[in-house]
Amino acid sequence: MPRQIDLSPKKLPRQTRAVATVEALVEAATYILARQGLGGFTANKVADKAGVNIASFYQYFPNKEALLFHIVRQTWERQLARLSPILTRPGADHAVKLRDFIREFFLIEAAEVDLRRALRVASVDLKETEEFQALLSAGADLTKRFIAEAVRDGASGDLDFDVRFIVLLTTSFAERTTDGGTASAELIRQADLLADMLIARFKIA
Amino acid sequence: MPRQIDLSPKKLPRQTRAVATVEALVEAATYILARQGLGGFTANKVADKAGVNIASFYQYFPNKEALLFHIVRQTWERQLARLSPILTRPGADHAVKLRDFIREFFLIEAAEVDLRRALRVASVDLKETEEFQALLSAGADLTKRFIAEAVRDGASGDLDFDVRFIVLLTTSFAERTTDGGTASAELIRQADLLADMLIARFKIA
Amino acid sequence: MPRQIDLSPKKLPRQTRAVATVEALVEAATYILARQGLGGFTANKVADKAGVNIASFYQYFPNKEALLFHIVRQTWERQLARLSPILTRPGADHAVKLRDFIREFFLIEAAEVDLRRALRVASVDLKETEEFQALLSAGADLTKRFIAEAVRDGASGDLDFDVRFIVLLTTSFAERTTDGGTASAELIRQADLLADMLIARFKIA
Amino acid sequence: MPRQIDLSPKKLPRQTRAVATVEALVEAATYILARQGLGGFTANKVADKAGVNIASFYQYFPNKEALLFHIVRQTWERQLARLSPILTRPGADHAVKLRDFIREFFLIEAAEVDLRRALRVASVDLKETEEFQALLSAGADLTKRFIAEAVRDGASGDLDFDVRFIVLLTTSFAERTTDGGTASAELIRQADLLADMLIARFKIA
DNA sequence: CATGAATGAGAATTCATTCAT
DNA sequence: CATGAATGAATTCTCATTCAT
Repeated sequence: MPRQIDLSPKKLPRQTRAVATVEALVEAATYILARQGLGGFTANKVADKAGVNIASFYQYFPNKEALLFHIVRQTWERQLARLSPILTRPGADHAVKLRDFIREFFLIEAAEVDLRRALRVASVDLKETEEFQALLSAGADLTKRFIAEAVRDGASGDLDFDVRFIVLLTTSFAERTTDGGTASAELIRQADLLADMLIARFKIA
Repeated sequence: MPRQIDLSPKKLPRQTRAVATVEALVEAATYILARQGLGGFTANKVADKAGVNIASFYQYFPNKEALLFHIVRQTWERQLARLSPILTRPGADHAVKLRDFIREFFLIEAAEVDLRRALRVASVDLKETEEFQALLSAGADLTKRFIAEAVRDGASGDLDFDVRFIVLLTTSFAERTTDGGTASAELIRQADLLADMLIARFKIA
Repeated sequence: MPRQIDLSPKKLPRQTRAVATVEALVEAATYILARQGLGGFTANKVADKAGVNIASFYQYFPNKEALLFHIVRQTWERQLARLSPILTRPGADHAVKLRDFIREFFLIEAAEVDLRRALRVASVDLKETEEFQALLSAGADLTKRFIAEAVRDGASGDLDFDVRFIVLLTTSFAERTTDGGTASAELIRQADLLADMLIARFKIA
Repeated sequence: MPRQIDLSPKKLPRQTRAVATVEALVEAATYILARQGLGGFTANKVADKAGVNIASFYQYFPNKEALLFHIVRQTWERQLARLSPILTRPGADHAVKLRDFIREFFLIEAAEVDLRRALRVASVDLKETEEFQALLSAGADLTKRFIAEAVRDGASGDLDFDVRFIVLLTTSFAERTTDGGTASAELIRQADLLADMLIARFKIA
């Protein structure tokens, strides 16, 4: 079993031509991950689809996990960029913000279901790497602080437990419900119901 | 990618020897899935570990997916066997039954985390097959009826929606929280909190 | 760099067909080593030349080093089989035996020059493995005892040093002189001259 | 297999910058050959280590064998430079000169064992080329004349044979004994013993 | 001159599966 | 029935070398 995998890119593309190559690789990889899942994600297929030579693949990524990680990072950063405004929006209207957050979260997950499903499977292996941990921590902290803030007043005594519970409940539900191709109307309804329950339970104002 | 895969066992073992062979295969497969995940699950490795010839493998299973499905079915049936008593227990103490159900569900998931994680990943591909759908429907129906019963009185008007929501929320949370190796005390606490929230929200008595 | 390589055969051929396969592989490997040296020795080329599928190669050898080692062992054992009679022949005619030994040694080396040259290069990498050490030690011990016996009386005081010196001198010269395709008459003449020098210097009777 | 390889440098470095490039390549190559042997000697790795672009490599050497040969030549020339003084030193004290020569030879070999081992392996392929033959002949002639001179009086009749024998014996032993990392004290002892034997046998005064 | 970029060919190894006995 | 044997097709990754700028 591969324990320590090098996930850092090998060589940065300097010329425009090279940037295009790397982009083609990333795009092809994203496409394949979404259509065929992690099982169909092989270096050769990606290079083929991208229309570049397999050796070029290995000029920019030391192995296929590195490309995978590149996409995970990219996806995660885009997601964070969309959620950050809500998470950091000033104001004490925690209930509103929580509702907004959950909705947005659901919509993001729903937007690229297939890709995200594949990435989730991939993360099982990535989870052990330092790089992955580091990647998550930034966003995770932000989210936890956001929830902690909202919950503070009505917390059941063990704030940490509550925060963990809420984050887990929200994210796991979001992943699973989008997974089934739930219609967007239903999705919003679920998001709101979940928000309501949390607001009620934790007396979020 | 394999669209239509034959998941039905090829030949039923008639002699005791044959039964033993199949059992050895299933056990080896389970072991490998739990330790090495779906990635390590190859027909040859399974046969090797089971101590039977690879050709024997293909005597009882038309392909490796069939064995995978066999294990999924087995796991699912065992799970149902443990949950059924609760799901079908007579009585109108819905709140108690729901709490019991969620606890039990969490504990089942927690008991074989590694195996179940692998099976979940495997299910991504299986999901599209008729066999898999059929397999789920029996237990799913039972569960849905159980929830429907519990919720009936305090439902928000759209019973179906509520049931879907509750089932999804419970199962997704169970999967995710056990995934991290959460301690069993915390697990129970989470189960109870979730039950409380549902009971409160849906006025379950 | 490959540190720990598994040199043990993977599966023993049971049926005649399989024995033939393994033999074909060994023969092809020997052929390639002799003609193209270690550089041309690739698993694919060997399998190709042997007329067997590359996968069959890996049924019997876990990697190409294992096949290499198989040939090294085979060669070494054949060599030992030819030298043993001289090394263990009873009698106190040390001078005669030494002369015979050196001659025979030269002739063996000369017989398969190309193969042996390749194997010598290969041994550079093998040298670090336990298996290789073990393989050598048997024959090396025998030889050292033989030399020690011959030298005993006229030794210069440091028997160990003398033995090491003689073994090294004899074997290194044998390797190098055969390497150039020296004619067999010249070879014998060299062997005898070397023997004479040793006999004179170490007063071997 | 490459029969006819072009070993001549492609372009002579004219500018200082270019000289530095070539030097960096040679140094990197030497380093790699010594640490990783011929197996690790790849054009890309050498260029990388040298900090120059791979294309620059091919500006000065038509192929990697040419660089290899460049190093062989360099090493050989340095070696000759160290031995020449002894080989050409005037005087009839052949015994002393022979002893000095063998000692020096052993020490040279011992000084760069790893590199020389790699070069020896490389030479197997180079051996067939004219360039290599030409390279050797100069020094070989010198050495042969030196030995011939020393042996002249006590020769056994066939001077050529004796010279070939002595050269072969000395060089092969030197290569092999240094190969094992023999301590320098032992090395000198071996050199002296060898010299003694030759002096005695060939009545060198 | 030197660098960035690209690639055809091939190497090692694995996998799912079939067939003859 | 079960086993030994075999294999086509992938898969990961490397290497020597060329070309455009």
